[in-house]
Amino acid sequence: MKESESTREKIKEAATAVFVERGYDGARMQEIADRAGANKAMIYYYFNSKDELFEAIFTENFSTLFEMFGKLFDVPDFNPEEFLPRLVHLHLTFLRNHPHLPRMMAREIHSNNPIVDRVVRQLFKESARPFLDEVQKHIARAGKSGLIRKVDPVQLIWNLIALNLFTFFTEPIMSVVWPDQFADTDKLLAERERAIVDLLLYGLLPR
Amino acid sequence: MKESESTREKIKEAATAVFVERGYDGARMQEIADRAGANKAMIYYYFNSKDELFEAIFTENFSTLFEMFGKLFDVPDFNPEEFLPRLVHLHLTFLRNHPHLPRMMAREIHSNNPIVDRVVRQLFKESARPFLDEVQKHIARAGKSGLIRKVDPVQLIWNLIALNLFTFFTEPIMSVVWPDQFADTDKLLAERERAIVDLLLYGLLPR
DNA sequence: GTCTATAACCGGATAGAC
DNA sequence: GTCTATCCGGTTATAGAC
Repeated sequence: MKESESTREKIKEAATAVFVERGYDGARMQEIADRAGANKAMIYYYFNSKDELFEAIFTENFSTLFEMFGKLFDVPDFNPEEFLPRLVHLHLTFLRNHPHLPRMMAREIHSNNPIVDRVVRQLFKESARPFLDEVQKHIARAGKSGLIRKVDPVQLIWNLIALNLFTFFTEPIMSVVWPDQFADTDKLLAERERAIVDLLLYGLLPR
Repeated sequence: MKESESTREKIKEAATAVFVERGYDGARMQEIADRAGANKAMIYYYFNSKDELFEAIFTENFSTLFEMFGKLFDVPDFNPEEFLPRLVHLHLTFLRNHPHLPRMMAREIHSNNPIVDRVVRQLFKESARPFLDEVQKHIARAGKSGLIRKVDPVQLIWNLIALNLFTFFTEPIMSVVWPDQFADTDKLLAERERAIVDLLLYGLLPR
């Protein structure tokens, strides 16, 4: 019983790594088994097919992503000079600590894989829709009260996510273009954070 | 001779579509042949393997992307109030007219496919490095002369590309989150363009 | 729960006729 | 240049012993 749980976990860990590295189509059940220190039959014993294994992995990982968004935007106080730097910092830190998430997302998002489509829709409906509406209201109110300039809330949220996520999404290309920037990840993210917060605050606070 | 060129072209077109839809690993030579109205043997007659076919397609498509970047940033006049709106408009329009490029990029960029790595490195060295250095100097000069605030040129370029590219990169997720926004692409891109230019100009012009 | 062996199929690649 | 038939290795999945 103890041993079995451990095998199941090892398979999940190995599968996550392999799906991230090779994508759904490139992933090989044999490689997952090898990395888990098990054999293929065990994978089919715990999960029933490659599809079901992928769905389990994908759902689990994207749950964390959507939960994070909940925490990120869930702030009672909307004072922009405190909220925006905090949000950018939390988002970048989270992405840095879960580097496989943006990678997996980038790979599978355009794959037309029905599993991906279904999971994204469901997770979104369950855990993102309500608070996203809240955030939009917050931003709209902040605009009316003069805390920030009046901007389209949806566009602002897009800009926020775009600026934060982009570094991780395009790391392989950017690390070719500016290799020295990627030599020191700490420094890179610190500079990225500063630049993003700078642009946002300067671009949003009323003059 | 005439017919042969046409077959080659048809294969290339079909291959582009299939590689975009399914990714390198998911693409099937049979499907490419079918869509080209040819048979598998013809693909191997013109291209010698799946790898070489992919390299041809990938190189061709990414050449256009890198050429576009050259045009985008190649402006003698750096007056930000004219340059920035123009750049955002050209970039978004280009991406809109070549929707397969960001999709292919998102899919293959994290694949560790040596072909991708090689092509990106080469194209970058050939056509991007020189003018990117130029742009950085332009931005630095604009900062010193007071045309814009003093910002890190590399970070500004990242922000520019991030804001523009993100809409296309994450369309499948965003269209789930805000389906009404994606009902009318023209309107969506017009609003996106306005929001990006607004943030950039307000965030960059000196007070 | 774990493992070996193997079925059943698929996909890239080629031979060879026309 | 074009097409059919086929090879062959690899991949998902299962049967069945322990």
